[in-house]
Amino acid sequence: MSTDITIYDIAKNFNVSPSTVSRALKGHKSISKKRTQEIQAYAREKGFQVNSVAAKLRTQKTHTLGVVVTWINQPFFASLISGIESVAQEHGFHVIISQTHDQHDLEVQVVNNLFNSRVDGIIISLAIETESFAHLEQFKNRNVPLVFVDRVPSAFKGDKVIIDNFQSAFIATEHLIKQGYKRIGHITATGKLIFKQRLDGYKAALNKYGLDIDESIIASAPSLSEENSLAIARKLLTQENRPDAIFAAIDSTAVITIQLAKEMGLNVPNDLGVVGFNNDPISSVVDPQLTTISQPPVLMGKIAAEHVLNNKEHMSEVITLDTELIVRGSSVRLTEGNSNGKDLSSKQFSSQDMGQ
Amino acid sequence: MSTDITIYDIAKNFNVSPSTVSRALKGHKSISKKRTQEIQAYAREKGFQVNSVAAKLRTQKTHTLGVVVTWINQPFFASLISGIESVAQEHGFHVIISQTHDQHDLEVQVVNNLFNSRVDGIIISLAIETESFAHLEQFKNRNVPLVFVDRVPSAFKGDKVIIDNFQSAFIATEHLIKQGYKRIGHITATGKLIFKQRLDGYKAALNKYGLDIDESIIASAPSLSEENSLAIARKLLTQENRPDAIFAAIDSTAVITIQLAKEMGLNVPNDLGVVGFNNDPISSVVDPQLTTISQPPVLMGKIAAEHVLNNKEHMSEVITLDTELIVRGSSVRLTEGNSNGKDLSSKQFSSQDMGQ
DNA sequence: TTGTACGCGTTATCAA
DNA sequence: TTGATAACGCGTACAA
Repeated sequence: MSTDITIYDIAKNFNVSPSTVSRALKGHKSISKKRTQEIQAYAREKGFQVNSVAAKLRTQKTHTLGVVVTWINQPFFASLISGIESVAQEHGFHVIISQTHDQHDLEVQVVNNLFNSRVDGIIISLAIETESFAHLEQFKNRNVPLVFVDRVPSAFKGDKVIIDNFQSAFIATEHLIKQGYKRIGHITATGKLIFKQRLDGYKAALNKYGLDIDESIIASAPSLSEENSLAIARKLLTQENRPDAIFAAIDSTAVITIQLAKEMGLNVPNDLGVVGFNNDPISSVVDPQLTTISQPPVLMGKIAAEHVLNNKEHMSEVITLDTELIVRGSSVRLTEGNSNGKDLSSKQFSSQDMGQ
Repeated sequence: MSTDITIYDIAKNFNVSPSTVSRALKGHKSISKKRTQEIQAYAREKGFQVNSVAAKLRTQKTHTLGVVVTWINQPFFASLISGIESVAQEHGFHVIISQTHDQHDLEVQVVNNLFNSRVDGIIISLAIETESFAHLEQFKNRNVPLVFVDRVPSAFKGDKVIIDNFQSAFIATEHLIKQGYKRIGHITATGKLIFKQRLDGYKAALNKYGLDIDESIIASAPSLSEENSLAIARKLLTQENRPDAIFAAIDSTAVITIQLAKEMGLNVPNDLGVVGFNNDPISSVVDPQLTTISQPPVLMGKIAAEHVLNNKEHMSEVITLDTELIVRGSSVRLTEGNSNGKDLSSKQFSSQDMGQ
């Protein structure tokens, strides 16, 4: 059915060889001006389009980037991908995206498929921590640039674009402490390194300021789904000696916590301070607005993409991007003259400023 | 550098021909059990992976879908893509995504690139309404399935997966009318068909119930960015004879309207009713929660993908998915005994139920 | 059950 | 400045 025109057809028309056409079409300087113009005009007229599959096979370059994330429809990943795609497009690269749905076996499968498709680079946020990296090692062997983003492996060497989760969580918790909260709980997810790091940062802040670490107000679930978050928040807020503040490892959980607290008749931030993590759109919509850690997902994507595209061989690099604490109403107790947390203009403290 | 193993290497090892290896690797029944097992075992051991670029050139099938949207990091599109990717993955297809940033020339460029890459299907949400469809027609000519989603062309024949924007807007507006709002304004964007349809639905509802169409409370901007939305909302709410309700063409604008109204000391929903469109995550986070039209982006993506993959030749089909009016606090005036709009359990009315 | 031979469409090398 | 030829790696009709 396909009546696609090829360089052979064009060659025939001009009684020249296909190689001449190929060269003329890409403006090779060895072809005469006249021929080049003729051929290009004819090609345009006939609607010629190169078959890039053939070119890919011949040149062994696909000009394609593979991106692997858990879920595309999470604000953080959507923005990450958007950043990647923008940069890729500028460089004439395609972006293939794959979701792992947080399942390791799916990750292995999609990664292998990307490998077979000969992507020229791959950017990945891991599904789950694992010890098996065979599916990733093949890229190293073939010298295909591989960059980890966000959820990176601790036991695998390679380029990484990350934020300092420990330090960010430390700053978030410290903020609550300085606001006068005494009994600060934490809600997090189990089994993933970034959450472990946030937990550690939280604990370190408590330690530094001489507050007890009370495991009864630290709660976690395998995933912070809406249901799990709500269940955990309810457990924490209804227990006997409830926390007076919550640091949640992701914004959606923090928002659910705020909503539950309000429903229970608690005033946020007076009865309960809340801090989240991510600076998702919902964080500036909830009432009171949510204090949170902002990380720059679009920028992370752009940097990761730049890094893949300008790959320096044989060196691995860890790029740590700054985060910022964005202080909003959910964590600043109301005093006289400060009638309303909503209008608090956001103050920002970056992890950089903290001299880490 | 690439020391990839090919079917030739394997063939040499067993002193058989490459075709035997090719067949054995895909379990072709004409190859003896013994050979097949030997070869597969050896291939696995040596880490053989087919070069799908070569296979693509040979078979003229890329098993790749192209997806073109304006911005990946908009909740609607992120979810749409997520749905597409899930279905594609099940069918062993890759998904290449491209953003147009709402620019027609970029759309033409990325679409042409996808064409050159010989995608086996394409799903697109148009950048802007245009009369030039040359970049899309080439797919038709080559018999590549093409499905429009969300923002579809009025003047181009082809498969479309859409919602009924007119009817949905009608229902949204009618809801406000039935809640007793008398002076209902509308905020929308210019130049895109879906927004035109929503505007028309809004007007039709006013007409049906004998309310005046007052252009002074209908406002629009080329794009509903945060700044534009805020400026428009402010203009509407501060003018002399301000509306007592706003139907906004997208949720983010509705949310900004609610926030502005609260800031101005207006009570939502008592002084101002607000209805949005999309059911983005923010709509159930804002206080009071936002009444809105829910469209199913993940489902739209899945259906579009299924449709591309099971393409019936030479027929074009328009699939209209149901939407639902999700009634929340922002549009239901408080009465005694209904102390708080937030706890209103969502009532849903689908566009299907309305017998359209 | 296996092998031969060719083609997919392009680009690169070498020679003219 | 141009042409002939090979090669990228695989899949498949046809033959054996």
